[in-house]
Amino acid sequence: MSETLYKTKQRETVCAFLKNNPSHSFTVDELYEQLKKTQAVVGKTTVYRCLDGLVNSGEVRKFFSHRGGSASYQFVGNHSECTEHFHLKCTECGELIHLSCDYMKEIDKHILGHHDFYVDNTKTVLYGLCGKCKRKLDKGRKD
Amino acid sequence: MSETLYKTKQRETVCAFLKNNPSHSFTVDELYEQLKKTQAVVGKTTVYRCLDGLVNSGEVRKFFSHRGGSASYQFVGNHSECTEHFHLKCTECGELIHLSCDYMKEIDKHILGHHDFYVDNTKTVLYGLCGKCKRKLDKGRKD
DNA sequence: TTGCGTGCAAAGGTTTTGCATGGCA
DNA sequence: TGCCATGCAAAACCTTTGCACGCAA
Repeated sequence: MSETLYKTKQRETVCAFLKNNPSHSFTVDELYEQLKKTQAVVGKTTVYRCLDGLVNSGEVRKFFSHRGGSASYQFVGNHSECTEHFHLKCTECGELIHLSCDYMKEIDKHILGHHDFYVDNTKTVLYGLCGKCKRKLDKGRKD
Repeated sequence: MSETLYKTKQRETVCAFLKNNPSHSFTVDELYEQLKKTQAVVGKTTVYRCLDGLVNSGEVRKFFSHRGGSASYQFVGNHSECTEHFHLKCTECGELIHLSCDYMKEIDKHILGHHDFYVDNTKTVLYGLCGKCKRKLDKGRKD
């Protein structure tokens, strides 16, 4: 699975940035611009390639835009539990919630038992609004 | 929300084709080729524009490829229940399962009550393998 | 020294847009 | 007749690839 990889400055930079901002997801462009500000310049092609590696190793998760724009990437760490629990992602603020919860764990079992379907938690994300954003939006709608 | 739209041959054609094949999803290219075979030629640009309309009206659902390829579209009808139940999609054969099930309906409630998150079922799809494909793949792996 | 990593430029693929023409109401 | 719809070509985007050079081991 894991090839012998060199430890380069660029790879470290990309990985570190995502690791230090685990509550947000970034597009390749955003990442590229952010790193430019840090004066740690990494070519856009390299950003793509580093992300591919990080996604394959499981440390970073790739999300696809609902508007068909560019994909975004977010650090999740390589805790293997991520294959076993659901993820919630707020479409407003981008927050990612790892749903480690016994009740939710039974959902996979229920779907398997009653609907003959094997859910893949590495590909599945539940989209919606976190409470904070929901309330913010409801407030704005009243005006 | 819904604009006044003309009823044209092309729109009818695209909509009818998806409606007649509700168990499969199609990319724009596939749709374009299929319609060409039927001798009901619709320009690719028009296919894109018709699909946009159908997605907005809720009759058709848009899925994003996990490999970053092109999006695919599938008829779901505009039964409003689709906003209230989960959807399972097999990443192997593309089958879409509408999960109308009391147990699953409680999941939204649980997530809201215990995790303060409002799931949007129009944006959420649970990906994985249907039983048929799972067994087929397991068999192939043994060889 | 070996071979992977990097980054520029170019290619590839998907989707959107501009514009003149065609068709619905 | 007034507009929206259509479809071609071109543009706009996002992502991948080719290749020469640089750097880690």
